[in-house]
Amino acid sequence: MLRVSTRGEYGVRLMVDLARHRGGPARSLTEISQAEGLELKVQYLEQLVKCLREARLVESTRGAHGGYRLSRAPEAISMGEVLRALEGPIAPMICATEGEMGVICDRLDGCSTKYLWARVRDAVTSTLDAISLQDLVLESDAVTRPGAQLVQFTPRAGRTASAAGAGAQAAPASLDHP
Amino acid sequence: MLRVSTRGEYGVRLMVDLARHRGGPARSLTEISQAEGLELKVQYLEQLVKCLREARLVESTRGAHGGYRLSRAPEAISMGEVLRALEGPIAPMICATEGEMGVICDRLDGCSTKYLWARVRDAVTSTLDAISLQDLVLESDAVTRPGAQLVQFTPRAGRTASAAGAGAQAAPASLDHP
DNA sequence: CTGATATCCGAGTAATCCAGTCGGAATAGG
DNA sequence: CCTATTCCGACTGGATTACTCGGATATCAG
Repeated sequence: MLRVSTRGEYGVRLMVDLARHRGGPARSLTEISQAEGLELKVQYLEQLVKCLREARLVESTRGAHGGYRLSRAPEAISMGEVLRALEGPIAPMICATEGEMGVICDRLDGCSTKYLWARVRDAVTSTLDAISLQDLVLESDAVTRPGAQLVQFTPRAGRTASAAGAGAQAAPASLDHP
Repeated sequence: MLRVSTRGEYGVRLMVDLARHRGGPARSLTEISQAEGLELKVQYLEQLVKCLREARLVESTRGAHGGYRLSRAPEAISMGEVLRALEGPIAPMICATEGEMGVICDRLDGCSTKYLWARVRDAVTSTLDAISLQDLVLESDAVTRPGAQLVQFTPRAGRTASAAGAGAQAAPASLDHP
């Protein structure tokens, strides 16, 4: 349950690739797709990157030797922004859409469940807004570098706008499911 | 994004209804569906409640005057259990399925994104495991009772098994989406 | 025993959404 | 020019969701 679609998966990978090659020449979708093992899906990536561009997360140059770059430093891009751009507002339930609570759901009774979904949504958003693109790059460097140990994420306090508290300190990675 | 299906929605409502009528006679699906505004979907509820029964969250009695009851006190049922029963393990990404991390994903490179999904999953699970069915009932009572103020959820420490820290203290309900 | 009321169960289905394709236009460098 | 690339809308097959249908089984009231 609570799945993220391939848009989210591929889009995040694309952004990580761009962050890795920051500073160099613009990176084409062909290059990205090969580096990320998505050779067959270049045309699909076109769709995804369009959303990222419209959200001002990447910039493009057309024509030969064209491609994409990040429009900001990876430290200044939260994964919340990335995923919202790719998949729309975070809303486990239609009545718990970010910023529109209470507008949509017109149930007369106490609709107790609404608060459940709101809490799930807040848990997700505060987590995503506390992780930057840079965090993912550092993480993968640690994994790739042979013999290196996994580093703990370093969610820096007070990222974008609100969600100041930035709850959710790293829970243990292994949870059993009863 | 990250939607919960109608199985989750209806199933949770069903459980709340059962919790509200705990102590009385067994409650039939017809009664429940009318109380919850799901008149037209009784047959669909049959499917959902089957999962809840198999997960030992409800008990049934057949025949006339039959119906369902909670098999435990509402305080002892976490919403994590309920939703897992209804929708399967919590896994924003296939490679981040609860309890099976690393088994499925066979990417050679550092697959940095895996850790992102794992953190999202942990945020969701620790939130859901910290909210009991009873919490939802209390919440809706507060809403329904005219003039009453909303109460803060009281996530009691150390519910099921691990997830001890139970991060994510209630973030402010209104987050803007850039 | 009979009839009404339930749960129980597997199969079928209509609609929606996802994931990806296709064809082609516009742009830029060589 | 030619080639490489982004850009764009429309289309489509498959998977998933959200149900429906038909009937078997169990229980109680009269």
